[in-house]
Amino acid sequence: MDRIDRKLLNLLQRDASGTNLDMAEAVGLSPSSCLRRVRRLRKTGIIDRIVAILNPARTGRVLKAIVTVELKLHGEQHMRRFLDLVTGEEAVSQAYAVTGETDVVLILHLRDMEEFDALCDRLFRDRTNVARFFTMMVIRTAKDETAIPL
Amino acid sequence: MDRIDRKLLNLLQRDASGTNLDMAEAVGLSPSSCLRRVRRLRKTGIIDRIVAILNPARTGRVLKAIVTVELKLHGEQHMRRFLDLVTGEEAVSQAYAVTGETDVVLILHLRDMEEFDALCDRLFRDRTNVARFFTMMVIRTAKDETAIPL
DNA sequence: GTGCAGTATGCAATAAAATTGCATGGAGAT
DNA sequence: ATCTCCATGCAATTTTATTGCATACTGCAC
Repeated sequence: MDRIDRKLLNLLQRDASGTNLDMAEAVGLSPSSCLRRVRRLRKTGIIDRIVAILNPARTGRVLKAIVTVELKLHGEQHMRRFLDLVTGEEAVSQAYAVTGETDVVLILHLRDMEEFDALCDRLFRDRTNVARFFTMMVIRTAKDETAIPL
Repeated sequence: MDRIDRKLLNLLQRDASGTNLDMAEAVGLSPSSCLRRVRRLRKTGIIDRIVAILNPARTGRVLKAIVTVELKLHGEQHMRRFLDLVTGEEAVSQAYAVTGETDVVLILHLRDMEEFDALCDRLFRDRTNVARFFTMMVIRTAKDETAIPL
């Protein structure tokens, strides 16, 4: 993990659509060396995957919401059951068990309020374990970064 | 935007490292047609970008935190100033202005608590506009998905 | 300093993939 | 039915990825 690896990772985190030739030139290596480094970074798991990031608004998911959830029962099995439940929902893009006043934080990508309503029914009102939940609708996304600084 | 485009987008959201030939076969098109579709999806902005997703733990950012922030002054210029401030911080991966009890929600990727401490100093205690903030440390990440369902 | 082992590098040949022009075929409009 | 527009597949061409191999480098023991 030297300077060149970091440079490669930074490039790939911003744009992984270029050719290996371009990248080799960008970091000052031959194409073969560059390729071998990238392969190593992938094999060792530092690079988890290479994916397309879609524009959420262009996919019809125009609403984002952040929801904090307080559970009634806090045992490990109850927590896991609830997390399994939310994880199965496609509108839930992130789900975290957290410290603090609440137990779980969700980030939702929604088509409309109707979808939110239906989701709340499934997650929070059914026979589940939810004491309270607070919804924060996202007004403005100031930053939404997939890259992790090195 | 037909069935094949959706199939392509789903594939690319999971793994954009394969060759165009593979994808063409996966969706049942010739390589040239497949390539033209993917280019169109990129050009029209449905595909925002193609990036490498790193394993956060492997990069040394082993802690995640979610922070809710209440501002003292809620005017547009104050909100914008605060959002500009947090956006400039590399540990802040997501920043949202939201409805509800709080004004801003941040998601942080941290190396250690020392970094968190320093960040709090810069964002919340300086001459800024913060009334209160609540920190939720992430205990477990149940879901962290870049793909948006179509 | 010297020698060694393990690793990274560049080069060049080869294999694979991307890209393009072009002719064909299909869907919808008139 | 005919026309237009756009997507498709094919095949030729260009570009890129991949591999073997010889060399250079790095860290380390002596």
